[in-house]
Parts: sequence; C-alpha cells; structure tokens
Amino acid sequence: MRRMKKDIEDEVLPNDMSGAQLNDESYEGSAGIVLKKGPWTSTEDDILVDYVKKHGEGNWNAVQKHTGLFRCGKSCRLRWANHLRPNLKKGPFAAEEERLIAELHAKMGNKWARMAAHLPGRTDNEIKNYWNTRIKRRQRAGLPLYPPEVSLHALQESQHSQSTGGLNGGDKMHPDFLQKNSYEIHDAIFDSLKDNQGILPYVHELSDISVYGNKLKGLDSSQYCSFVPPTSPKRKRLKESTIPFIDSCAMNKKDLYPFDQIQDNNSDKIAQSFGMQAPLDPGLSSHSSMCYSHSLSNGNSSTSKPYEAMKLELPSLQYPELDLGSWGSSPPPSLLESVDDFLQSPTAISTLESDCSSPQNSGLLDALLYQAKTMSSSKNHCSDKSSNSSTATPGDRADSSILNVYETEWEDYADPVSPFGATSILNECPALRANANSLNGQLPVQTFTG
DNA sequence: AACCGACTCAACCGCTAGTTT
DNA sequence: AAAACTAGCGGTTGAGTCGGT
Repeated sequence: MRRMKKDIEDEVLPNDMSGAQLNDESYEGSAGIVLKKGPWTSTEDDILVDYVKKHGEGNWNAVQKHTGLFRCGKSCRLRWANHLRPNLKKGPFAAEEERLIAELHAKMGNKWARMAAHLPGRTDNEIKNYWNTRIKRRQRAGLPLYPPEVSLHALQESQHSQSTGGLNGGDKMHPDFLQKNSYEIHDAIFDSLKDNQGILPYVHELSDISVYGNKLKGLDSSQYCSFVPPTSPKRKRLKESTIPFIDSCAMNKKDLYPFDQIQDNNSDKIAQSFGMQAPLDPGLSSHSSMCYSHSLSNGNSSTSKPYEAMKLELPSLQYPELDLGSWGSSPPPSLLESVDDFLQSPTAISTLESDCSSPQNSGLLDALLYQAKTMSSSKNHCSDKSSNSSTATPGDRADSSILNVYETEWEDYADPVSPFGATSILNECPALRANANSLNGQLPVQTFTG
C-alpha cells in the first residue's frame, strides 16, 4: 500500500534530484540546507543504495554531502536499515517468528534491536510494530501477552538458571548471557514460588536481584505478591541491570511507584497496560497494594533512578492461564495445575491475604487471585450459614471452578470457528465467568470490565 | 457511496551511549 | 575533562488501507 503511493510519487516527480529535493515535507538542516522529510521515493532509494555500495554503511551524515540527497543522516540510516539493506525479509511474520518474538520479549522486554538480532531479515521497527499491534489486540481481548508455553518456559528457565547457581557478572555480560541469566532471582523468591511455577507473571532481567540477596533474605515471601518486568525507563536508558522490582508493601509510600500520579490522568491507560479491563476503582486505588519498588533502596546507583523519570511501559506481565488457544495449537502445559498449586499454597494465600487487597492494581492474574481469595473468604463466611457445604475446601471449590472454566476456555479458544475476538466478554475475562459459573450467584460478581 | 474506526507500517523525534576532537 | 559528533534505540505519529455499517 505504501508502494502505491510511492509509485505515484515517482510518476509525478521528475527522475532527478529536484524531485527528491523539492517536497512540501521538508525542513532546514544545520547547514541551512532544506532537508526532505516524509516518504522516500525510489529515486532516493537508488541514490542511497548506490552510496552504500560505494562507501559502505555508516557515516550517514556524509550521504547528503556525497550524493546530494536531501535527507538527514538519521533518515538515511533508517531507510537503509529498514528497507534497503539486503536480505531483508518482507511480509508477515511466520508462526515461528511470532513465537520467537514472544519468547524474546518475555526475556528482553522492549529491546527491539536485540530482538531483531535474533530474527534474521527482520528489523527492530517491524518487530516493534508487530508487537505493539499485537499488544493492543490482546489487551482489548483481555488476553495475556505471552503464550503459555513461552511464559512457562521462561519461568522454568529462570528457575534452572537459579538452581544452577551463579551470580551474574554484573552489567557487562554478553547479551546472550544476559538473556540466559536474566531470570536470575534470589532464592528467597523462588523458594516461595517454586511450587507455583507457571502462575506468576514472568519476571525478566532480574540479574541484579542477587545483589540484593541479603536484603531479600530478610523478607517474607509473601511480600512478593507480584512482579512486573522491567519497565524500560524512557528517558534514562539503563543497562541490563536495571530492575524495577516489586516488593509489595515493603516500601514506604515515597518509595512506591507513583500510582497516585498515574491514576490522575492515565489510570485507564495504565490499567490497560496491565491488562486490566476497567478503570481503576477509585475507592481502592488510593491504597495501591501493588507496590513498585524500583530497588531495595540500598543506594545502588544502578537502580537509583527516580521514579519520576520512569515511564511505564507496556508490561511484560503475563497471565499464562488466560492465554488459551490464541497462540497456537498446543495446550497450555501444566498451567491448570500451576494455578491450582498456587491458589492452594499457603504462600499464595498469605500473599493474597496480605498483599493483594485489590485486583485493580496488578492486572488480570491478581484480579483472578483476588477473586479466588474473595471467593474463598466469602465461602468461609457463607459456609457458616450454609449447612450443605461440601468436603472440599473453599479454595478447592474456587480453584476447580476456575480451572474448569479455563479448560472450557481452552476449548472455546481452540475452536477455529470461535475466534476469541468474537467471544463474549465473559470469554475475554475468564475470571468473570469463573465467578458467574462457580458461584451461582452466591457472591456478588466483581466486575472489572468497563 | 459515505463514514468511521481499527489496523498497518514507514518515518520521525527525542534521547542516550560511545567515540572523536 | 569537556564539547562535539555519530550511531543507535525506543516511543510516537500520521498517512494509507480495509472492513463494517
């Protein structure tokens, strides 16, 4: 489609430099030269290709001098990198590429250039566009960002790298190494979580956490209510070691991620970013239990960047149990069990009790867990009144209901004639359906839809 | 046919890190 | 050491397309 416009341009513009130069989209360069902006014509492309053939890549600012091409160096570099360089793959991403992107994003976050390095022929821009589009789609559908196998694999890998021990060597590791070790997380965390694998949002780039081991060891596992991946700070590009790390409620208020600011203007956006479907409940948002701790406040300069400078990025939060079928044909491995394990684990319960006071704070998973907790506690109350309570524990009831829903979900999503995009809001928000299905109206359905 | 919203993608912008002077 | 320059990254924007109404 771009091509169509370009072809038209090429027809209109004379096949000489004036065509490339004279365009209404132009601006004055540093030397007073009017540089062109906007789409490239094939004439300009040819000029740039010729230049690179002769002089090689780099020194992009010299392109204008040598060729008379009225484009800034930046623009030339971008054009070459994204469109003109050889061996570029065009066209839609293959399924394998999509899977790889998800996996890489789970590991790296929004490191498009690094991801592109793993996808021959693909550009960072392409990957970024793809991912952003995909994120929008999935968030609209209330789906997690990552396919279950990716999240599970990522978490398992993280556990493996943890179990094999080894502190990482700091920031100077090879990127591949960083990838491998980026899941490293302190024992204190995984000790409390190892029975819950597959349920927690994937945490990546945790390589610094080991640095804080002593600090972490003093913390109760229940404090690790949830994680968010590194939210790539916009203004300060940090090394791989920068780890926004959630230590729920361990920090005093000024150490918390400034949700009060977010809520003012961007709560909906942020909520969406975290996979939430609804505006934050104003009544609950004020005591954000999702406490973001960028560091453990040990004064480490690598993590001392003020929160104000951070910008919330679309998170790598993922809720694998919710990703059903939209990522391929393989069923989510062990996820249901993982959910069960997590919900039944004392750690999880205590976490729920102590930290997850509201689902509004951390996305669908927390919402789900919160609901499970609510259901559980409500059931406890209800069971006092209800004489025909089953032998199953409240948690069991809730869990199995939810899990059954997920199993059904999977079938629904896997049904080729039932694209998730067309499913009901209940499909898009399984927790809602879990409530509706399992509680039979006993409990108020807590909605977080719009 | 016209309108509208979602989507895609190319390109730009602001910024940082690294290098050179 | 500091300023200037360069390359590159990630976020954002805007034009074009497509499908639904």
